[in-house]
Amino acid sequence: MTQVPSVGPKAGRREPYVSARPARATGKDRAYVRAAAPTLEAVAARAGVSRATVSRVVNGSPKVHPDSREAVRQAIAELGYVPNRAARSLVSQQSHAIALVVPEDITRFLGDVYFASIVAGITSRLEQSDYVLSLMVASQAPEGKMLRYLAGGAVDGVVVVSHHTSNHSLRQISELMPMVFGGRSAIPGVDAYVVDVNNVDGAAKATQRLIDRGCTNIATISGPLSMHSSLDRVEGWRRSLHDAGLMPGPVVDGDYSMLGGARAMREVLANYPEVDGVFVASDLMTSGAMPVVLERGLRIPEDIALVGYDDSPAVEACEIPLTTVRQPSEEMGREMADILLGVLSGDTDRPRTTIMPTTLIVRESA
Amino acid sequence: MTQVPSVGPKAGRREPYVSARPARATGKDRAYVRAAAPTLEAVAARAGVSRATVSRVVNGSPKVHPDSREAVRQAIAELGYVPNRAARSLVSQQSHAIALVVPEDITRFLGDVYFASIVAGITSRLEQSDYVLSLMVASQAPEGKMLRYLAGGAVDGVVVVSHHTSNHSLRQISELMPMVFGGRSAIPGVDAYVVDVNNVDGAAKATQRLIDRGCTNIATISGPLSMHSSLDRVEGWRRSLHDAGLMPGPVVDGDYSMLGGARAMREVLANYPEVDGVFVASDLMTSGAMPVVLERGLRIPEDIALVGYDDSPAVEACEIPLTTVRQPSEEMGREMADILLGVLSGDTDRPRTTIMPTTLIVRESA
DNA sequence: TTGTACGCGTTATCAT
DNA sequence: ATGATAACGCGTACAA
Repeated sequence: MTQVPSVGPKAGRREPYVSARPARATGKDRAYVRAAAPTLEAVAARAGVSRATVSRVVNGSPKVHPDSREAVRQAIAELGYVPNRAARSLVSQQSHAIALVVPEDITRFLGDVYFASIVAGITSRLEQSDYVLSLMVASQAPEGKMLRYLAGGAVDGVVVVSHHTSNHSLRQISELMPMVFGGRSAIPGVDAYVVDVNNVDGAAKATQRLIDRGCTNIATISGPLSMHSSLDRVEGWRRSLHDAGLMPGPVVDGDYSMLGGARAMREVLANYPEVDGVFVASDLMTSGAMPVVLERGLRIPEDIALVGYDDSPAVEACEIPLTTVRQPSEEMGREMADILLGVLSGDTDRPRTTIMPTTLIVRESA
Repeated sequence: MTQVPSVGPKAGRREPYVSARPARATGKDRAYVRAAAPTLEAVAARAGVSRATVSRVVNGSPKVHPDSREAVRQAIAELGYVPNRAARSLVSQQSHAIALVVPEDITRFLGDVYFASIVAGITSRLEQSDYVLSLMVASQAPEGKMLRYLAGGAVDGVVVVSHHTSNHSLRQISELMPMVFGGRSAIPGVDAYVVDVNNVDGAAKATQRLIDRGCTNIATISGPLSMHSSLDRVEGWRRSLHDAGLMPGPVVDGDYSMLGGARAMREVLANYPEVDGVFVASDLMTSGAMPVVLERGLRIPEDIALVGYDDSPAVEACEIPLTTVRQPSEEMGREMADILLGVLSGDTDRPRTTIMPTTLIVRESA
């Protein structure tokens, strides 16, 4: 679509618009004002055609004479013309921007490679479109700034990766524009697309690996049981065990942290000495749990086999190469963006929910 | 400034604008179209005043009769009116948005808590303004989409935290609008504000700590010497040593990674057995180096004292609580945003470069 | 204090 | 194929 030449360094002199320094503050305490950019009008004048024609070549309309087109192309290049976004949005009623809603605790969110990958996926998909991404932190006052911003027509759609945003504001947003959730399940009453990963299945695969290598006393170190993902992983673990006719070992909450993982492992060892396999619901927890096992003089995987989850950089912190479950986080992000873009371009029959598959990565710990 | 009521759930019926479902795709394969939002015009009609008056109360002009103001407030609330951003930008020539330029390797970037904190700081400052943040990945084609976007008037200013963006495009951007760098030094030829942390001083403090506790054979494990920050930290280390009249030990590149840290520590131990103190230029490297020391049966800090850098979550991975240097990353982000906002509001005499101080966090490893 | 009218830069609908 | 011309929604001199 829209094909406009790039703003090359030798964009040439901007005839009537030039100003010594391209931008400066006025004498008064007026706000900073940037140099006037060349407009359609200017290009038209230079090319000796009308604004309409320029608009046509900018938007790739087929019905324009090659000669005119060439003249316009020239003028655009010489002037370094770039369409004004605001004007375009105003008339087209589209901002060509989408918002990424993240939890208020943005540091923790961004610092987590899982989420970072999702964001990367989103941006990577967006890169090959002419949409841009705008960051919205679900602050204390979500009813306020964020809603006003979204309602102001600043974006055409929303992707939310936050787990914490209030259902209330989400519902309002979903009534305003298309919305897609990532890494969380649907919320009743909120009209949104959902892209999630199959936590149950991932956990089941991990547990099955333990079963396959002969473990019979299998425990799990879970995340906080208040989180959906934790629950699903416990569920998957339980399912594989059940299908194999095995008795489930203990479930210990490891808080999705390294220290928590270590603590949980100690607890497992203390209360369930016969343990010979553990499904640890995150690599980070595993990196804390593994040393505990090793310190006891137990061998991995011979005495106790360990399977992690995430295939995150935390695996590097493990002395024994970790068998783990990879989540397609970047693909998720890409899919989220793709869905939104699709809907925005009029594709009405996208599936409401997309479940992405996990992959078992076999290394040495199990 | 602009004070507009929030879009409450009971924003009331949008009289002439209502549509059953707030948004839907048209029959044709036209793009998704959202419901028409109430305009200034509508509010004016309902309040029985002119558009101009509504505009005045929306923008908090003092010269409007209390009665009118009240009537307008009413109407705005009832209609759930929110100013259209595009229209506003078009006339005011300001987008009230700023761009965050990040390196192409966005996963690595966002996954790093240091950068995540900076971003958090930026958003936190922006939250108390009416500016929004737009994410720009410095992709392979920086000359292309990004430049066009920025030149299109989509943002009023730019903050760049990337280390890799080409000087070329940066220069062009800096000619277009105000720009502030974070965590990197100024680039000749590029007109930008700089907010950086004093790496030299931080490293000097860390090393001084080692000196103060009696170490005399002090090595350093550095980051890649191609990076400015690495060089600065080595410089700080060297400076403290020099000031204390001590001979510098070896400098070993640990690649800013955990494995690299371990490898580097082994090298130090092998080639410099008399070592009794090491300044490790990142916590992550330290978390790799510490086990190496411990495995040798050496005590920390009695036999070898260790000081890290960053005060990152990686410190948790250290068995001995790590003495380290804290960087004010979130404050940096806030400062960056603050500077940009200041400049945009006409504040011409901000210092071109701001150096933020580091803090030594003393724990047990030194 | 309030309203009228014009302009911001584009797109799109008409004629031509 | 091309060119007037009318929106798009808002801010703001200027007039009243």
